[in-house]
Amino acid sequence: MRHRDDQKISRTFEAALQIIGQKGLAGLKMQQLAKQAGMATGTLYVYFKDKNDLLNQMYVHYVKQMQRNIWGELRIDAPFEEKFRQRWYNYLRYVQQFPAEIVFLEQYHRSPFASQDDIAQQGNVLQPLVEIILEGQKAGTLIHLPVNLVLSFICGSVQEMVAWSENGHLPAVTDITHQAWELTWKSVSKQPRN
Amino acid sequence: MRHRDDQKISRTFEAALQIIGQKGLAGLKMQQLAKQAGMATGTLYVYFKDKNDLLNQMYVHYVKQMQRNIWGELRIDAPFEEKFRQRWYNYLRYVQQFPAEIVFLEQYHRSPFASQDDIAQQGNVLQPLVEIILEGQKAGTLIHLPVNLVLSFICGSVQEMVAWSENGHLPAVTDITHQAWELTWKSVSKQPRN
Amino acid sequence: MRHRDDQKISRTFEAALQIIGQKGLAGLKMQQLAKQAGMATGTLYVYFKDKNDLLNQMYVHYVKQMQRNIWGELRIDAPFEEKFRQRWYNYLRYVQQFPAEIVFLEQYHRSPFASQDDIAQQGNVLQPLVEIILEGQKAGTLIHLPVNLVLSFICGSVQEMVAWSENGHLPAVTDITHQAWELTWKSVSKQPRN
Amino acid sequence: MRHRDDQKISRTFEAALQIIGQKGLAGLKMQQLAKQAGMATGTLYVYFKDKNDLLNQMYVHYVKQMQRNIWGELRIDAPFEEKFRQRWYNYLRYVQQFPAEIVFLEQYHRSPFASQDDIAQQGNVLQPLVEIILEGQKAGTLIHLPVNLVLSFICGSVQEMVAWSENGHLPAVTDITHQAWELTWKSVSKQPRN
DNA sequence: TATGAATGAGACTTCATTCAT
DNA sequence: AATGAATGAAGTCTCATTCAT
Repeated sequence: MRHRDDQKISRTFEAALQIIGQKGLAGLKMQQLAKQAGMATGTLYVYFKDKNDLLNQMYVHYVKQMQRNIWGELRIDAPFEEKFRQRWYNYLRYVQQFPAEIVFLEQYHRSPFASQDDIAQQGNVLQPLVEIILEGQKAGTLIHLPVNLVLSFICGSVQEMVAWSENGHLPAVTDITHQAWELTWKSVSKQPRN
Repeated sequence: MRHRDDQKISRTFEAALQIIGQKGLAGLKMQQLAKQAGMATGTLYVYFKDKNDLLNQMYVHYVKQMQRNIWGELRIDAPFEEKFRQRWYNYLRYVQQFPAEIVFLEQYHRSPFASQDDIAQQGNVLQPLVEIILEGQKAGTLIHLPVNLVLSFICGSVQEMVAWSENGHLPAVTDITHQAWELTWKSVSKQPRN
Repeated sequence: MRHRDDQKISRTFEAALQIIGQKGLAGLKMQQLAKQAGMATGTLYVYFKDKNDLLNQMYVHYVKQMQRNIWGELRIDAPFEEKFRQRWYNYLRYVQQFPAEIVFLEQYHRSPFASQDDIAQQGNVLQPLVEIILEGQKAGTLIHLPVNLVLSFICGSVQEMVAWSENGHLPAVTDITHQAWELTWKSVSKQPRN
Repeated sequence: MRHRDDQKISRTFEAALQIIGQKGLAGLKMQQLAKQAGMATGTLYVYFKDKNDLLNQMYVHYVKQMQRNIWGELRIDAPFEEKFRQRWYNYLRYVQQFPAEIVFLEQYHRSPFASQDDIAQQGNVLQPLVEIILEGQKAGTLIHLPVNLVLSFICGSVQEMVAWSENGHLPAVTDITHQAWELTWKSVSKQPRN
């Protein structure tokens, strides 16, 4: 099939995110999705084989987008903390700008739609962060703990902070970014117990 | 005559958790739920008005249970770090022992089933942690940042760590608890930047 | 099975009538019926094989009761109009006192519960009226038209009048009985067209 | 693209009537209805929100249709009896041609589906008959009794007669129409008691 | 016998998907 | 390709009936 109008796909993805952000995957209905995306139900099936396929493609799409966003540009000669902070910030900004994406990726994993293949692929989404952490450990700047432990620490705290900011239990993310980085850096940088 | 059997309710909740843990809220079907809970479909409707009511009651139930689990007993005369660690550990243990509960609470919020009242109630679930953090800040032992920031940091990191441990990206939780605490304490305790 | 408590049957019938009078046969549920009759659901099945049986017995019961009510006592030596009027009045009074019974008998006919036998039996409910009409025709007092035509005329008008009185489109039955009889007698008595 | 097909609505109504005429409202099942109307179950829900809505719309529809049928055309210069008879005959013909409609309207009133609004609306269905009766009374041709009493008399007798004709207790309606009119006219026209 | 919780067939309804236009 | 009405399998829920107490 030929897709004359490629933007229909992105419109679909965006509409789906919006719904999932509000009602969760359990609340995503093809009819409402089409309406929100400004097209007819049947049109969805021109671009996607079925709901499963739609969500699969969507998953791949957003995993890639997330990765692109986290990589960003780094000044090679900058001091390590600044480079690390940059990656961390990229991740933070992504989570903040695209909260629905995060909800989707999260809920997709535990859903009747996820295939094992998809989930496996997720591992390297955070590759940008993995690399910078390894670099810091090699340089003796970061604490020597399993990379994934450090990683989960960073990602978890960021996600939760953004979520709380969103639902009003914390101020706007931009207003606490500095403090959040303090916490993060204190935790993962190599420094003697006082 | 058969008596109204309160354990049917808990059996239902447990079965629901099991399914949600695997398939997400989107994968929870009343018929399968009944089967898993060892009763007839109709029986569910003896104890719950409808699916919505079931999930509402379930939410209230698990919010309460989570709180009970986090409080725990504290030795009053213990040094602060130990008391704090205890609460943190209670939380960690809960998240680890009951991953499905966490998934449920998470997914419930963004679902067609959640009522605004339910969500409001969630605020005080983490009261036990709030209190210990405030105590530490007052004593000058903990860093002076918004409580909820510290809190989101702690909860987020714990949740993510457990999740990664569960899906194989990290070793068993018990094997990294010590290291995780190091990270956490380093981040939130008052100590000069080195 | 032995029915220790025979009044349970009548209590059931009465409760059923009450419900049918309000919600129709389509609104009769065994559970609500039991509650209204002041007993447990299961008890109904001690006295009746199933819902069908209940309605069947109920039909027979009320057909008989109606007949009993219409017969009444007649003074043999009274003038014909008075005797006729007496029967008519008995019927009217029955329809008025027991409107739910009428609704039930009506709806029962067109329902998934009615058996052909039941319906056949209904023919002779109005036997008392048939007899008095025949007597009047033989005596030349009543107009010579098919008995059932006269009969349907009388029954239909009475039923409708009572129904209208009940739902407020007509005054109380007792206040218009005299006028109604005027109409009836004028229609069926032998008198030249003017 | 297929167009929304208004005749599907009428096909649904007709099928519903057919079923209700046989089995009563209590016997109307959505699946059988769809089958009888020659469409899929789901299609019903394209045109009607739910069973309740279907029956509500249906009620409004048939109340209107009945009224249309009774009005008919009247020769202005005809003698009163003929005009009156015409209206009466229109009503009779409607009741005879559409017995299921009558059953439906009747059963709908006492059903779990009826709304108070619907029922209120019914009052003016018989407006055509009301008008002609008032005219006759003003002209001194008809007996001076409450209009609704006369009306209930006429409607009740017609309905019952047709019902009996239908179930075999009376000959075909066309064969007794003349006699029925005799009875009716005798009852309501002004004439001295003999 | 009386109870009302438990059952599951079958009713109502939704919704992913197809199809005529 | 695009549309949205049509479809019917699958879901939610009801309710006549059974059954343990």
